[in-house]
This record gives sequence, structure tokens and C-alpha cells, in this order.
Amino acid sequence: MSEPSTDRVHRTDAGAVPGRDPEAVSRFVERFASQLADAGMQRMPARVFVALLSSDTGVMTSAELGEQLRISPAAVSGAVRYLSQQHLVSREREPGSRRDRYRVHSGQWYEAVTNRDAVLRGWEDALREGVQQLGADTPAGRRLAETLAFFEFLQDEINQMMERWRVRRKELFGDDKD
Amino acid sequence: MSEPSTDRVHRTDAGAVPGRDPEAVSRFVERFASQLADAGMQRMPARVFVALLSSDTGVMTSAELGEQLRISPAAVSGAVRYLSQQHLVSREREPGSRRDRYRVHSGQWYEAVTNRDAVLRGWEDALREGVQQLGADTPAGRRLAETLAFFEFLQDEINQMMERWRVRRKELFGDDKD
DNA sequence: CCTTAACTTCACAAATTTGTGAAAGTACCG
DNA sequence: CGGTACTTTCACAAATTTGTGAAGTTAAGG
Repeated sequence: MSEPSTDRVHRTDAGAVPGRDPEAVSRFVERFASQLADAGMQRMPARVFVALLSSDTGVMTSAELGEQLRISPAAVSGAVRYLSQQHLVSREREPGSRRDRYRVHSGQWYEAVTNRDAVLRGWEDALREGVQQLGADTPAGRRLAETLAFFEFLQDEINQMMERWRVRRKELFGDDKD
Repeated sequence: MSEPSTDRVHRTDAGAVPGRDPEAVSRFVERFASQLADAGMQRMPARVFVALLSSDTGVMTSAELGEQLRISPAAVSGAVRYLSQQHLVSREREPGSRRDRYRVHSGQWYEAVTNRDAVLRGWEDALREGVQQLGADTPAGRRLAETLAFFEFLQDEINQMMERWRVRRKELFGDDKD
């Protein structure tokens, strides 16, 4: 990295789009991330995720994320680890270089919403045991059983719904990969 | 509390359900509440909510909640305030007495799931502004627009789904009030 | 191999959240 | 009107969470 000619020291221009106001981008990132945080997502992962979402390429390096969000490499590392586990970003090792790159696919976002699946399953397990412990023939047992039935219904519906979305998405946006 | 005849001091057997083990109830409450907490719900509200869910009547006083969960009146107060705001429990002022009673309807539970509605709407607002700021004709703008479209789709689907559940519920459980 | 760029882990300090006791507020009842 | 039985609010201590700097690890490139 010793080529002053292809000066990449100031990468403020990062985007291919000229008229973009970095201030505006930042405002959006902070606002939306904050709302995701209110809904239960940790703050750093939320900020990193939204920063990626609102980048033109959908790909950023660790350094770029750190610079834009003003956070340490450690914070970036923690955030992307979490996001990978949730399948919200994928990590790519850039072949000719030492840096990792992180990418959002448009698709991963709602896949993740679907992946509440595992959580739901856990709730259902707990409820099933609760019904048994409390007695299926008691008022409390019946109440739990109904809740359980609701979640089972929900899980099924969500699957069908995502199928419909895939169709709809093609209609609206075509089937570009990303 | 001075009527030995209608002895309600030991309510272990309360009359209706003989075989109930308070230990088992407590285990269920703690387990399920803990899972709700993992999913983003605050711990005290989760515990209070599940305690109500797994009571036979679906109604408990502040004192009963405090005793069963071993928490202070202040903690109960905070938890039920939160739960009321989320429409997860309703509060009733018992006419002949000074204590409040808190009640779960089976129905409120999934109504609450639906009430993510407001959250979704907030996300959509943020995204709309984001699309505008970043430019609808940029790659980033298009990515945000797709996310927005997904949420709009989702909102519509959820409404239809809840309608279907209401029907299904009647099939399964009849249309009892609670 | 050795150097060096990048990522990760770890211990810790700062900030935030949580639950409590105590005081203050409400409203039923005599 | 009190008196009393609850409930709520408030200040604070304890516990948890969060982000950092610094040391440790891995792997590209000479």
C-alpha cells in the first residue's frame, strides 16, 4: 500500500454517486438504527447493519465501518460477529488483500425476520411442558394450550407468507441477485 | 382475614384443582419468562405476565404477584404499568375493595403480537425518508425501497393472518369470552 | 522465515438498567 | 373528615451491559 498515485487515504467519496450528502446518510443511519435498537437489537449491530444497508455497493470493510461510525475495531468486530450469526450480513475474504469485507444481501434482511423461527420453537417447547405440568384439563392449562396453538398457527402462516413475498418481490423488482 | 370458616389462608388447594404443584408452576413461570426476556421483553414484566398466564383464574392482585414472584410492590407496579401500556394485561379496580386486580385475556396475547404495528410504521417512516435522502435512483436507495416494500407487504399480511386466526380459534376452542 | 497489516480477544472503566426501601399519593370506609 | 389499606413515585445501590485500548493471533508478501 505504497502508491501515492492511487491515493486512497481520503475515501470520503466512497460512493459512486456524486450528489450524496454524507451528513444525510449519517442522519438516516442513526435514526433507523436507533429504532431497531428500540425494538430489541443491540445498538452497535444495528448501526453497522444500517450503514451497510445504506451504502451503494452493500459492501464495506471493517475500516470503513469504523471510520463512518466512529467506533473502534473491537466494536466493529463484535458487531459483525453478531450480525453473521443472525445471518444479516455475510463476510467475504478479499483474495488479494488482508481485509475482510462485509456484505448485505437485500434478501437476508427478511430471511432474518423469518428466522424468529427458532425462538418460536423454543417458546412452544416451554408451553407444551407448561400445559403438561399444569394439567391440560385446568383453566390455566387450557389458556396455555391456546397460546401454544396460536404460535403453531403463526409459524405455519409465516412460512406461507414468505413464499408469497418471494413471488411478489419478483413482480416488483425483477429477480436480480442483489 | 379473620374468617376461619371460609379459610383462604392456605390456597394451595384452592378447591378447584387438587394436583397442582406450586413448584412446577414456578419452574414454568421462570423458564418461559426467561425465554421472553431473551427475545427482548424486560424481565419483570415477563415474569408477571407468565405468572398471570399460568394462574387458573387469569386474575391476580398485586400482593399475590409480589408473593409468588418474591418481588417488591414497587417492582409489581412497574411491571404492570408496562404490561398495561402494551395491552398485555388489563387492570380492574375491584369495587368492594382497595386492591387492583390484573387480568390476562387469552385474546390480548396475540393482539399484542399484532401491535408491533406501530413499530413497523415507525420503521417505514424512517425508510421512506432514507430513500428520499439517498436518492431513489441510487443502488442504496433501491435497496432501502425494497426493504420498505417488504415491511408494507408484511403489515398487510399480518392483518389478514390475524383475521384467519380469529376464525380458526373459534373452530378449535369455541367462542368463549376468556 | 520474518515483517507487517488486519482481525480478535481480554480486562477494565463508563454508562445504563434494574429492583429496592422509604416517602408520598389515592381512595375506600367508618 | 380522619384512618387505613393499597399503590405509585423517587433516590440510590447493585448488577449488567457496552465500548475501548492493548495485547495476542492469523495470514499475506517480501
